[in-house]
Amino acid sequence: MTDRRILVTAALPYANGQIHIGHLVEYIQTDIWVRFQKLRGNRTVFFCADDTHGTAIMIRAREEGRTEEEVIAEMSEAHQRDFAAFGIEFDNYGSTNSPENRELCNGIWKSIREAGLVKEEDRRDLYDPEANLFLPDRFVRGTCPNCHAVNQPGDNCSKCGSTYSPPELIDPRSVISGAVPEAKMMPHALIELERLHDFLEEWSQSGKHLQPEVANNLRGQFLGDPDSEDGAKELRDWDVSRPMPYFGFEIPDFKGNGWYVWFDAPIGYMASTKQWCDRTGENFDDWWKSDDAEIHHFIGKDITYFHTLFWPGMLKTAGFSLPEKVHIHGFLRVDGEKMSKSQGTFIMASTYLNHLEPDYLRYFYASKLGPGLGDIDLNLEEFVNRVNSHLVGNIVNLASRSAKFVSGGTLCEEYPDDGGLFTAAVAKADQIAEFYEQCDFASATLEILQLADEANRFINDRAPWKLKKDPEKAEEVRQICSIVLNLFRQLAVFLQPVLPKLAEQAGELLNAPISNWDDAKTPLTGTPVSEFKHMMQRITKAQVDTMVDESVVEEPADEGSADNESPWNDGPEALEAEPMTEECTIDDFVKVDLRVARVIEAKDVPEANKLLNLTLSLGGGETRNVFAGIKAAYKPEDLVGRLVVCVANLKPRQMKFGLSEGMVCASGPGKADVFLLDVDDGAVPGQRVH
RNA sequence: GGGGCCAUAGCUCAAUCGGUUAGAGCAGCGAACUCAUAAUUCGUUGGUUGCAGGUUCGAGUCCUGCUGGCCCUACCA
Repeated sequence: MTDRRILVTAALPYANGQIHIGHLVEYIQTDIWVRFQKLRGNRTVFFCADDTHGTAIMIRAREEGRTEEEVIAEMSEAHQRDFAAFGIEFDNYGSTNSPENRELCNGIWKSIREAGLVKEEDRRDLYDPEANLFLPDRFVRGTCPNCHAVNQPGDNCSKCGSTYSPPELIDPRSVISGAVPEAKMMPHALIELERLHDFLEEWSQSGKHLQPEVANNLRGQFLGDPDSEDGAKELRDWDVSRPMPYFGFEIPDFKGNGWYVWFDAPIGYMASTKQWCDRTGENFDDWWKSDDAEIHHFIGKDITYFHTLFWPGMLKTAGFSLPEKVHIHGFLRVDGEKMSKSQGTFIMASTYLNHLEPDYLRYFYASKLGPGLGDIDLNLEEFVNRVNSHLVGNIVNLASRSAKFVSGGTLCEEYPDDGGLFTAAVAKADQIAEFYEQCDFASATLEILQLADEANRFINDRAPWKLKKDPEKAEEVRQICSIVLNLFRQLAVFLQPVLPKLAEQAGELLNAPISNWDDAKTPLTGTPVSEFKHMMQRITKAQVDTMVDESVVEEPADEGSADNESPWNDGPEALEAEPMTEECTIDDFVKVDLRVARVIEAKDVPEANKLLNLTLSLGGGETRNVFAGIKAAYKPEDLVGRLVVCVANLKPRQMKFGLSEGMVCASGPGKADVFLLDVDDGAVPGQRVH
């Protein structure tokens, strides 16, 4: 053990949704860093919790007819199951809705009050009289006062881009109940952050706690240069209360109001620590009020302000330790674009697990993550290539091509001359460790891969498979394999933070568990070599494709309400929602074989939210099995017998519920607003549409 | 509207303080090898560093403007 003591947190996932592969960037990154610190012998603890408070949870609980507690308990279990499956090991996983958190919130709030940072003032809130709750702006929709686009969110118009406040909307409606929200002036408690200006400037600009891009952003945004023309900019008051009813802790000296979720969420880091302390007998203050313990937060760039302004301000005021470092990462993109439900790239952790090993993703993210906060791209083709060539072809292959020559025997009693390979890798250990320390996992894995290349070159040059034919050279074969297996083990140590399972397997193969970074510094000698078992399978593109197909969710359409306009004065909404595509030729058009078809069978797909399973007849016994997303709009029994238009030559697509061999033509935004194409009397199945 | 970050090979990314001929991996192409999970090794193709200027002996790197992307924020910035 060294004397470093490190407390690490990852951001608290919100209890309103499942973990997806975007979340996993952060948890995998953090877990790798934590495992690295543990492997180095640093005393490291890793805490997380579910973020449970707020209006969204309230609404969800009501919709489902359950209590908030039931909703968050179920979600917490699901989150922890996903994390565990990806090898993410927390020392404690708590909840912001815990007694520990309430007590800590009370204490910190008291300090902030006593420091004179709290002021109370009336602010405008929107009240939904039917649902009996206050609405955040995004829960109100109405007609844009500027361009009159219907069904726009409460804060800005997606059509014309203008901004406004919800009361300015024409015909504002609560998205919960449809009621007209009432604007009420309600008391709020605000923290006067500007009073902490000097402290925050010093802390954020010190160069020690934040990545330079983040510090620059804060400076430009808030802190400014007092000597410049603009002068220092003022930090705005932070509204930390919400009028009840609100799912959250009631503020003890401000009855009828709860803390805004972002007040109690980071305190959840502490509450989780507290639970761990109570369980293990550790002393809470040794971690949160000690100069000897480092606190590291890992977060996404979207929640920067909460962790770099509000949170340090709260900690400072309440007399707790400040973060040693806030590590901020970018978002995940898939194939260069935002994750998309309709493209199938919004992949849930649980869906991923149905098809692929967690370690593939751990490795891939590691190989892409640098110290900066740019977005990282999960290019699916690259994912397959990288895992197969780096991990299976290069690293695991080292064991695969050497172990069987010595299985059942032992490694050499003395480490043979390897031309300096092992020592050269030892010499790189510190550099690799530094990359890990700086969260530059991409550089770390690159270095490790180069070592694997050298080891592969070595075995190629020495060709033990040739020597094996000569019984007199058995000892030389054993020497070569002892070297290669030791080089492999070295790589397994270096990769242990990323691939803990591989390190375990390497330990089993050579009958010497890997438990410390320094295990890479001394060659193993004389230990028995177990029989070689495959450690990792290659990925096929088909596995990835199936995962994507299973992730496809049809986009929920905007619930655009019909206008009360004259029958011929058709609105522009439909065309705007789906702009015209580029011009095509007649040759392009004839590629699509549209046919009249009769629905001869229509079945509900019980497990699917939106799909009906149709059997279409093209006449003469020719049929197509089709899954159509029209469940909300049509009943199966109403469809049987009717004629539709279908794409008859569409490449069949494997869906979760079966093979879909075509498409039924329909218009409309989705859900109940789907309108099947009809044909006039006289048409018969099998006729082509020209 | 204000602010921040970014733009380098087909793709994903490097390039120290401004310093030689801008490097890797993957993909592609050619060969060797056959122990290994179609793995490995060697060779090789591929670049007007987004655009236009400027500073400098020298610019991917610094400055100005433009274009494009991402993020934050907004009658306050």
